[in-house]
Amino acid sequence: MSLLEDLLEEVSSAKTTIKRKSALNKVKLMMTLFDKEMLSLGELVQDVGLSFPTMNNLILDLHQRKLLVPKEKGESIGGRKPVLYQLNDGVFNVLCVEVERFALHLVVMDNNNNILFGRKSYPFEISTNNGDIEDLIQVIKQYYEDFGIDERNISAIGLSMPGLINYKLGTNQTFYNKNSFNISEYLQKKLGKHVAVINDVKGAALSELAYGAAQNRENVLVILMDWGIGLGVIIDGKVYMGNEGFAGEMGHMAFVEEGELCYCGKRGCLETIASGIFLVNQARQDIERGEPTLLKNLPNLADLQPQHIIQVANQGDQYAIDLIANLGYNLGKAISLLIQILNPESVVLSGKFAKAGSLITIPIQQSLNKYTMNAIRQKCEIHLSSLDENGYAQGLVRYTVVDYFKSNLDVLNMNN
Amino acid sequence: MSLLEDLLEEVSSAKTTIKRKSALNKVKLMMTLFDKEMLSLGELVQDVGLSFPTMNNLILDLHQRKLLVPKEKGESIGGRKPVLYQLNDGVFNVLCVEVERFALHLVVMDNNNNILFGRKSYPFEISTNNGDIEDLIQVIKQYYEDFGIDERNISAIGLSMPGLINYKLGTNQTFYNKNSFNISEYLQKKLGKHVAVINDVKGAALSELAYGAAQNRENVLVILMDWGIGLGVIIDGKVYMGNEGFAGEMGHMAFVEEGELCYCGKRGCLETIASGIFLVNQARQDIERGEPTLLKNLPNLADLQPQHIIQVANQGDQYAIDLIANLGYNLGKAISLLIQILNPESVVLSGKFAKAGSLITIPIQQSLNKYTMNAIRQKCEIHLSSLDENGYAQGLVRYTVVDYFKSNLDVLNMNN
DNA sequence: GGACTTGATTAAAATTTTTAGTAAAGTTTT
DNA sequence: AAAACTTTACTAAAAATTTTAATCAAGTCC
Repeated sequence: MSLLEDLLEEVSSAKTTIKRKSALNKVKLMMTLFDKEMLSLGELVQDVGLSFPTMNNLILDLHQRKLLVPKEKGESIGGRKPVLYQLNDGVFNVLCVEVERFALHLVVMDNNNNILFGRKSYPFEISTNNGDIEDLIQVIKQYYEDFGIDERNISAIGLSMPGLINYKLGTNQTFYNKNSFNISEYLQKKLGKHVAVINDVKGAALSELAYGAAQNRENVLVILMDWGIGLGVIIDGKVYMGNEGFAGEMGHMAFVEEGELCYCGKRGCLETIASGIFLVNQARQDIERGEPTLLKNLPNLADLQPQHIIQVANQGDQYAIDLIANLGYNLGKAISLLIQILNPESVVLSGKFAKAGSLITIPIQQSLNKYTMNAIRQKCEIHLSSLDENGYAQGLVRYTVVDYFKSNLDVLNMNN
Repeated sequence: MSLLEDLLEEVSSAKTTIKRKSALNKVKLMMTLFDKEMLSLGELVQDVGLSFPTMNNLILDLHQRKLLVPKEKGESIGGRKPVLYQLNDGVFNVLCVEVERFALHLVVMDNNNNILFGRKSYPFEISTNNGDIEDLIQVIKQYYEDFGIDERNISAIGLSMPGLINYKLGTNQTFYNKNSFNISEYLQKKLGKHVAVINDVKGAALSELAYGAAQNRENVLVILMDWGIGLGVIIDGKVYMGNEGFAGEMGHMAFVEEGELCYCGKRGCLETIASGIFLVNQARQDIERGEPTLLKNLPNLADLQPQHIIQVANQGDQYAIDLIANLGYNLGKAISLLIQILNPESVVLSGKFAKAGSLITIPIQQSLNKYTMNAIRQKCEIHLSSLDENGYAQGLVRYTVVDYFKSNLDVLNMNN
């Protein structure tokens, strides 16, 4: 049993409500500390809502149990520097499982974003026709074996995947949708750990919010430009899920009247004219027609991927630059609609195409200038994401820990 | 000095922090009671976060001061019926000022939505070229005089108006925008009352949330279909303002490529092909071309208004029905984009065109079926607003009271 | 270096929350 | 219709926490 589980046990086994309240306050302290990463005694008093003496005692107790540690000293504001407390390393270890179109990436991180077991990718295909979830379990077991991981050291599992994920039901209505199959419940049973499932784009938005370009902002649009186009909506400093968890399905906005057929069944979705898929298809056709471009030198045209286009564009390839500019222009038009509706303070561009830098941002900006009202656009800043792959895993850790606390406190009935 | 002001005075004049805390808790109690309208002692204990004995004492005190009253008994759930408390009538009286395109409507209501002085409309024009705010003040003074109102009985003023209202700066960037003129501050100085300013559409959304079709819902889109097209976004049970207060400018979404010039300066805005303005213009042209329609019988074609079109459509006029259907279809296309992005649980259709009933809802539904993903639309209900003009004023009262408390507690520094 | 801040810690006083018990006012069962 | 059970209302003593105050420690700023 982990240190944290001890604490939760203390809540449920408390004999008087007073002991229970004290134990709950310790949990609350831990949650606050995880949320804000590092706080002084005074800040904890404010955030948790207890007095100095009481908070002092709680901290003393949790320090003795090695759940938290005094880490460093904060900035002085004219007097003695405050001691900043932090959760101890390894209090909560998350196995991050990131499902991509053609791969699975795994890594184990603790609550302080220390990497305990390195990132490793496995080939994996998530099929639209209700693929077998057992494949996923097999890869996880393989990963445990590859790194010699003792399962008891894992506190919970965070799973990020594409698709329409109903966060209330735990289902993925795009993949694994047989009989409204509850993914997290099933994996929880099979792997014996709490499993938090989140849509990949919302995970990315969370990462930007916690560690990236959306830090300390309230209302932000995070655009994920990859094979598809995704949107994470941040409102009031939180990732907005929508009623069922389907918010942000920007790629399937109706965009072209009587346009191309999309794989979703509708016609003229944004993704049919602005996405990695579209660009790759377009490039293949154009190359076959003899378009002069560095992309021709690729050994295998069937293997053409968005990053290749970005790469040659960054080398100055005019064709690729035009291709990306066109993507930016159309994407910008769609983003205009979003800005007009949501009046965000900032738009963060992330995903593989963010690597194209100004080659993509300038066409987007141009579109925004044309298609949004002056007053609404004026103060809206456009930022490029600066997160690496670990940054995204950190967002997943964040979601998993919060989800774990939440599901436990629901059971413990926090409101007393 | 009003009863409520006495209470706020008690907070700021408290000598020890402990007296201050107690006074603040009384304010908190009043706010909670206003917010939830009617609560039992037990519910208040839960919502405000105090113990039974303490809450009992606070209630006793406020009851003696006539700030609250035991109103009726609640439903029994197997035992003694709880006494429900409510704010007393007349504790807070709001002068509601609703600015429309060509009229000003005024009414005075108290915190319990009792009408103290009847609704009266005055001719008024709000010009885009920085009209004179003194006109507004004159109308208010006229209203006071018409009803013989003693200003001391008015606690605050709620002003709802169209335009891009920056709720942080108190400016209206569409009207009265000379030197970033702070409307609420100016009126406050001139009229000696706290003035809360809100955009008309957001006010309507608030009304739907508190008293209308959006009641007890979390994520709702309120579409106001009138001369223009407005959108109120409700997220997590709150009206979402956007970073500056400009969220919901749906009428100026770029909708038609290279379309008609809109008065906002852009081309092809939604309002250029789907709005009351467009319908009236279209009808005028068609009638002149000899289109057979009941609208011909109108005495003065220059006076044609949306309600006339709705009226004859409800009488069975085929031309008007087609006109409205076309509006619904295009509007539905725009709403599709919103649903796809925000995954709301419900869409509320309000404004004058809501009176067209199924003549407008069915075309909208048809559009939604065509342009949204199945999974996202499936559980999204479409409702017609059922609020009357007083319903909208009630929403304004709500906003004003909350704004009043908030601005006072900011001053009093609630967080202690 | 000295005056002035702010932070940490401790102890007594004030206040609130728990806890417990009783009465009142309902509902449901027998 | 009476008995048994629930929930609300209210009161009072015990337990715990928050205020308040005081002291020392550790910085900043002039």
